[in-house]
Amino acid sequence: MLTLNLIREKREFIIERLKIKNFDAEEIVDRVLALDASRREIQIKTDSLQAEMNRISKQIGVLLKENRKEEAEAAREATYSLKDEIKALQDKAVPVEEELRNEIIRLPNLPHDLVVPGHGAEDNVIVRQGGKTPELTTNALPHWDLIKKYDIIDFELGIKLTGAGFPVYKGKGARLERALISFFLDEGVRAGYTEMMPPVLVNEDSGFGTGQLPDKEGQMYHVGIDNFYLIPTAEVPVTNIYRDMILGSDQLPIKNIAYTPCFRREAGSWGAHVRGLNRLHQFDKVEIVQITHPDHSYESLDEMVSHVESLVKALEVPYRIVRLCGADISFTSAMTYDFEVWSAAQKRWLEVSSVSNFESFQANRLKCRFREKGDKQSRLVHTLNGSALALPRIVAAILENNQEEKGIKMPAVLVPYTGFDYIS
RNA sequence: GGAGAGAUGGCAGAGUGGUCGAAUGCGGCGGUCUCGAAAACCGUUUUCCGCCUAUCGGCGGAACGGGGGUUCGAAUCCCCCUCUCUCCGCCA
Repeated sequence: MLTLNLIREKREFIIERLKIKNFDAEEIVDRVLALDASRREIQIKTDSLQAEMNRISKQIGVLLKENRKEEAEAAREATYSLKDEIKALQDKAVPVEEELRNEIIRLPNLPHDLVVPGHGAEDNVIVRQGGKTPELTTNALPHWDLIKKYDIIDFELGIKLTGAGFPVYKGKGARLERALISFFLDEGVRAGYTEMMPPVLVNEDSGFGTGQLPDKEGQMYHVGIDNFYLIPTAEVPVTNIYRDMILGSDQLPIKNIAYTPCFRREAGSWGAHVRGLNRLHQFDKVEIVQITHPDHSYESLDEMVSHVESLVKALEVPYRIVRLCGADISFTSAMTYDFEVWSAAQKRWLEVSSVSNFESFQANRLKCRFREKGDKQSRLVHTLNGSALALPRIVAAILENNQEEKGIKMPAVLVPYTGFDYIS
């Protein structure tokens, strides 16, 4: 969430900036400012009454100690009306504070300077493209046929066990999945990330910290009996590690990497393009997370983009990197790069990674700050994360792009992990 | 799941109704001493909000796991919740 200070000081700027996200902020911003003013007005009154109350209470203590009972009794009577006044003010403050908070969290993060306005995916900016598009024969199959042909991923079996969108990986399919996870983790550790294995269920506070709650509640699976949520991404637990913390500037940047299964209800998003591995309720993903000094977060973003690029290059899939326009960028993000890989049989670009800088937006919700050595004041950190990578679509691309007469050829870097060079 | 004990500052640990935001120790930071370091000594060291101030800062309010209550006054008493530990049971 945006900080109250920024809203107070930069009303016009915020309204202008959020237009890039096609968000009309004027009404909310003005309501925030009005609520903030009345909150302060109430506090000024309450604080002075409270100060008076504290003064009298202390005095009563002293009088009783000196055995001046009557004076103490007189003082006590004087507090009664004060007490009522304070109570009335406090009752007045509660809904104001609640509403203020509810309004602030409705404001999206401000997009970075480089983010262009737009209406949809067609306005995203392609910043780089790489890899060679394979020449497939005319009888090339989409991955949903290939997985049946080689019996490596079983959707029907998943339906039996759970439901649609929960596939069972079998044999070389399971091995390929495990190989990719290991490869991604190893590459991340080599790039200086610390491997983490977080819980895949989180509490409400964690859901709020990274911005999934309260709005995207319907997108997460909820375990009602314990009030836990299944994580939609490792971003949630791995970023929330730093909730309610004041870090030393010498600890920054923090770089963590985690593999977790991810769970998404994907309510209302099923359609023509979601066959096979294109969209699942449970999938595997390796996520990188950085907690950085605010002055260096864009260097970290670039570094993360390069890291993800090195992965798609190593896997020898055609890819492109797009910088999302205002319409496509998420509520919480200031700048996002999407990685898309070319899936040759579907003849489509598939998103396999999304790398974002949230600046201080999540940090403010998380209350994650840092202090420069010698400074009295703490400042909010910047948080970033990115997929490195999400598995299903990269698997789809590998299967489709690498299909040959004798089977599916594994990218060379994976062979030490899979133990085979063809799925046949 | 049952029974009991507990949750206090970065950590350890006192405090059971009144000048307690909190003793003491450790750690951290600054200084004295030293060529430098250690030791010793001195000082300093929670966070959030508001008001005043160009700034340094000053003043006020709140916070002792979370929420509610009793009281002129709550770390301290009462209720609910969460978590931790010990014992028993169960168990990958």
